[in-house]
Amino acid sequence: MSTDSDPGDTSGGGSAEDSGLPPEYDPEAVEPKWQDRWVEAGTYAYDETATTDPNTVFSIDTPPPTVSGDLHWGHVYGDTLQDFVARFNRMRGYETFFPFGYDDNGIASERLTERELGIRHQDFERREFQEKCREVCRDYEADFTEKMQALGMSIDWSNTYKTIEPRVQRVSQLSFIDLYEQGREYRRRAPTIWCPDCETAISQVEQEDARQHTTFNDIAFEVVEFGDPDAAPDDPEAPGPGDTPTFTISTTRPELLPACVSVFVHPDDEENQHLVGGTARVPIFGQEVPIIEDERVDMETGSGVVMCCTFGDRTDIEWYQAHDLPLRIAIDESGTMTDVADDYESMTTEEAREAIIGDLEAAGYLLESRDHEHTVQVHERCEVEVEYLVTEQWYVELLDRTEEYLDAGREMEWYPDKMFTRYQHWIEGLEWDWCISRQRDSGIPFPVWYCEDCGETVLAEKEQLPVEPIADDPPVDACPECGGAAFQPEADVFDTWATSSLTPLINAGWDWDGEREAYTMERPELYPMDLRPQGHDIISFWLFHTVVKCYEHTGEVPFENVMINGMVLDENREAMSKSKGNVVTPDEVLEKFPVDAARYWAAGTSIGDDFPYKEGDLEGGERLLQKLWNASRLVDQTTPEPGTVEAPADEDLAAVDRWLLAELDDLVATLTGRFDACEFSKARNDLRAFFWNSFCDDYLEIAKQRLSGDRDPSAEYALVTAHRTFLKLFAPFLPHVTEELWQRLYAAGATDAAGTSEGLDSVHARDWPETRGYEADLEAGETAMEAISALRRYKTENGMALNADLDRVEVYGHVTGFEDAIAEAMHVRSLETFDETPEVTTEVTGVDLDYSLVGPEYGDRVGDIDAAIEAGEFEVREAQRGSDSRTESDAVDEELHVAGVELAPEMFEMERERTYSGDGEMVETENAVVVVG
RNA sequence: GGGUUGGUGGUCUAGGCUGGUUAUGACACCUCCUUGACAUGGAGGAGGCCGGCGGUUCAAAUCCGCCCCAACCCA
Repeated sequence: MSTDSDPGDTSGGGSAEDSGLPPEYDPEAVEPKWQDRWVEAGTYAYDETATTDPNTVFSIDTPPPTVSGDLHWGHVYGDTLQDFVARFNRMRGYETFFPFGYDDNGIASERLTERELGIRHQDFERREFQEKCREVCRDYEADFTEKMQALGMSIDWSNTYKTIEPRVQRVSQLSFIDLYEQGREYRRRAPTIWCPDCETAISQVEQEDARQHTTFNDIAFEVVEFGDPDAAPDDPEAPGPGDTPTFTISTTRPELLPACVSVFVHPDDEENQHLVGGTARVPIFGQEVPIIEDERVDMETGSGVVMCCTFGDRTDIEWYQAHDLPLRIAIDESGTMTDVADDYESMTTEEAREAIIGDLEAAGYLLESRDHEHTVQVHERCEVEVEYLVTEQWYVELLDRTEEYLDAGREMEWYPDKMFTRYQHWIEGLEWDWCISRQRDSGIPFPVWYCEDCGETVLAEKEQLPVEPIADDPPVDACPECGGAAFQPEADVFDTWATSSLTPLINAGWDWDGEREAYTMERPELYPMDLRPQGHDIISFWLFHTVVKCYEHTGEVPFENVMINGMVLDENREAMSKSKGNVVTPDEVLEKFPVDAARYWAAGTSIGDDFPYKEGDLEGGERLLQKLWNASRLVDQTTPEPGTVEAPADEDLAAVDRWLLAELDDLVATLTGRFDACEFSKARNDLRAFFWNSFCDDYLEIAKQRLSGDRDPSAEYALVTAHRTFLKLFAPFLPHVTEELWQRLYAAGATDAAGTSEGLDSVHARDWPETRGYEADLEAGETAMEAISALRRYKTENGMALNADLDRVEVYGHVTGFEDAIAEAMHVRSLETFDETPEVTTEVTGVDLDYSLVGPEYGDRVGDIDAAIEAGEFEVREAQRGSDSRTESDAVDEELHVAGVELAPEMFEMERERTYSGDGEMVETENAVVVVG
């Protein structure tokens, strides 16, 4: 780590003999140049030899983006926020670990490959298809890398990983074995959420709602037997084809009739109570099913009588389990009708639906068909409606430990705080254990074989991992249970999140040490990770699953801090989506704006809030870059070589310089706190305001006058010191322009760059500024700045040029030490200052009450007091001491008699209008009176 | 249907936990000004009954209740 204290200690600027900075900042040339240099020089590389102390390391675990298409602006925004944190902590002296991963082992990447190549995975050998996935992903990953680098992310490109690579496969299979050995996993045949298009089980989180048009069909079911024959209507309706009494079932899915196993009536449904306990016959298919009561029936929909099929929806599953119903599977894994569907076998569900409706109508069972719009569950990857199938799947047990996982969430610091509730509600609403098996081709295989004789599960040896059971042999010759010699490999692969929930362990190098028979970490100082940054959309599954897995493997909560970013909306505040066509791509943005301007925009919002993409904000960023550049030019032009600038003795430091450095101390302290709390927006605005308004508008205007003639060591020192500090403070937000300026003005030459990375003395590898402990009369400084701006206003209002001379100015107020500064900056020939207020006549125009004191004291009489003041019915009496001069400072000795009460001096202030009776014109400011003339 | 978060000038936003009468800043807008870093600049100005209704209080953007709107999560 380089040291960096006063400007005097560097050995000369990089622009030694140059004729100064060009007038225009050229981001198009500058930004790519530094992006390349940073990567070449390894400026952001994690140095694992530097420390093994977790307290001096700052580790970030970013969720690797899913390789499912192009990066969009939302990713980039979240990544930019992470980069602020990384850069800040790196400068602060922490050895910072900021890796990058590509999540390419899942169904999303498979679908991408199928789309991209126009193929179907079913048409290929598994290895062959996997190879195609790798190829397609490689291109996209190269593009991800390029984009991330083009955005100036301070990622350590020597620490990247892909979730499909062998090292990660080993970690993932190890995780499976560890959880299995801990008894946290089980394999069970149970109803599963199934995508018939992708032909795989999916988890609760992978489905989403979709509105769908369909028809609602009223179908007549014949009653075979009433539950309570006495209660049956005397003249039962028989709208069906025969004379048999019927009731009506409304359904959107008549193709499920062959899978119908029962009919349900709500216990409160008096109209249909006589059916309960009886049986009914399913039209066309003829099976007799029981009529049962259950309060899960929605009485509002259709006739109130509902059929239960195995399975049409979640409720069907609950009924199947609660009432121990038989299983009739009419739809198979690919969405094709099974032999249970008789004549409709081999049809798709769509075809069967049409055919069955036609046949119902022909047979007289279809009473009515009407248009209907409803919400269905679809698979988020392909938008195909999900089915519920009974299949054999692997699960991670969650439901028995929800309390512990909640506590784990409470142990982490959440930025913002409120995001914890999302985590909490997700856990509280969990209903299923986590299904981790997927019936896909590209993914990490289960390291499992089953004995063909007894079904015993045989796991791979940990040393053996990663394995591919389809190709590799099991670790035993004979089944340990029954001695059987034949084994069936598990053909399923892991759910993507079974692996991507391991990123903290992947990054820390978690592994199994066969000799010591223990789990180890190659880089234990990284774990638990200091920060997990991510979007709020993935709290419920990605973050949660990561906490679960890491907690179960290590007994520790994997993250100390979680920083949640919001979503980027379009300029009308709508979520960006491909279907709306309002997606902004990183390329579009970077074509128009410098990266630093985009980063400035990204810094401009509260963490966790969604916010719109507005080009105006990026333009503001662009202006700031040029302002920073211009100010730097002035500093460069007015000061000698930075290496020759020496710190003056303390007593030689001019008041205005001391003031600047003291204010800068405050700014450094404030900004450090802002960054610590992830308050980027406030940090950005504080920094910009001080730089622009105080430094440029006030201080620079003063300094350039002082430096226009003779040298002024105090001003030179303050200027260079402040400028260097600004470059560092801006560095996390604006890495390119600050690096360019740093290199041109301050960086040590490549040859003598002791302690810097690969010869690049980057501003980003320098120390974050510390407060220097300057003490100054801040009040006098503030008053002086007010006086200056009052004079500026005076000149503007009187049509004078700002550099026009003023003959004589009097300042009444405390500006001690700043007299010359004011005079030089405003071109005043003769300036006099007075601590007193000037000779003026004053007129009381009102009373300003301090309600926080008056309120509690006088309660409901405040209204009367206000009214009396408004009406002018009040009197100010001098309390003890009299005085001839009516000046403001005497107000403390007055008391206000109003509405029958006497207000103490601290409770009010008189509003007075002053009229200056002397020569010249008076300009008032908050703390001073300035007289020109 | 349930829950969560939010609603502040034309736009974005600070303030809200800890109530105090003058609600912050930026962008856009209007007027004026080429000062030797910068017109991507400088000086000044206009613009808000803080989503609505009620309540608590001497006092509400702030606390409480109900309602409306939006986004998200769960049914």
